[in-house]
Amino acid sequence: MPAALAPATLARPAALFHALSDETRLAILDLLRDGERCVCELTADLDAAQSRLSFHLKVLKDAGLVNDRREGRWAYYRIVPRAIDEAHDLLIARLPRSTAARERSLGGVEAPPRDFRPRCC
Amino acid sequence: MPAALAPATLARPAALFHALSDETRLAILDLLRDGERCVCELTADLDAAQSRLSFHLKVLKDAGLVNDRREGRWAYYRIVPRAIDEAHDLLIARLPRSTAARERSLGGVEAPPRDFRPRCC
DNA sequence: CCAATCCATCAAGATTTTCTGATTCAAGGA
DNA sequence: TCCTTGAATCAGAAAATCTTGATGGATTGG
Repeated sequence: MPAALAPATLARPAALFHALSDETRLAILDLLRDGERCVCELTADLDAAQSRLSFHLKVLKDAGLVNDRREGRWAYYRIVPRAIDEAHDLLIARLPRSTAARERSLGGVEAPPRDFRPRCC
Repeated sequence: MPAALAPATLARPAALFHALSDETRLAILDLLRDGERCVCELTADLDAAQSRLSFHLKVLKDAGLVNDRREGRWAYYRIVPRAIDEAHDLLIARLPRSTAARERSLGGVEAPPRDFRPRCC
């Protein structure tokens, strides 16, 4: 078994962070922090083409970061806080494992020299 | 002044989340959780081309997520926990503002109907 | 029914990312 | 000095992403 984690384990975090990696999508989320908004409100507030917003809203929705609700002609989008929580957990899982490792990484002081030979070569 | 946040405010979070949005880079971070590694160790563990890893390490480094340290011919990389903390804070800032909004977004039950007319149109 | 509005989706093009295979440089070891 | 090794960087190709403008479906009001 390789030391690297199975790709399947990383697909979800990668997808979630990807959805958060675009300024337009972050701007959408910022608007949705105050509650749900329909697409036409978002296009007005962000001064963006409607098809552009639909595209980004789909990315956010596919990642589970937002929900939508139809009401007549309008589609209202809102944040799914559980998805933010999930991203939060995935972030914590990226922190160094041990306190020792954390201190070594944090210190402005150079890390104490290990064996000169790296393990691989 | 537009309702949307200034792009400058979103550039940093977008860049940080972008660095986290790739499976190879997440795999690198997972390996670094146990402490620093040189590039040759990473290429061995991930079975990836050296230039590919250098590319992704540069993305991580530019985002501030990792540090590097030269020792002889080797370059050792390690996680910068403060950057993870920063990403954490940026995530929290994406949660709905009010508890009311959060409950509305969370509930499996349909949100109570607002005024039928959206604000924009 | 007809016209207008909201929205998703599509196609095409532009832009950005990513990968691969050199190339180059620096540091040691013989 | 010569050779080997670890790693960054470059160029080009491939892949993914984003934007724009057009189209069409669904809903509503007249």
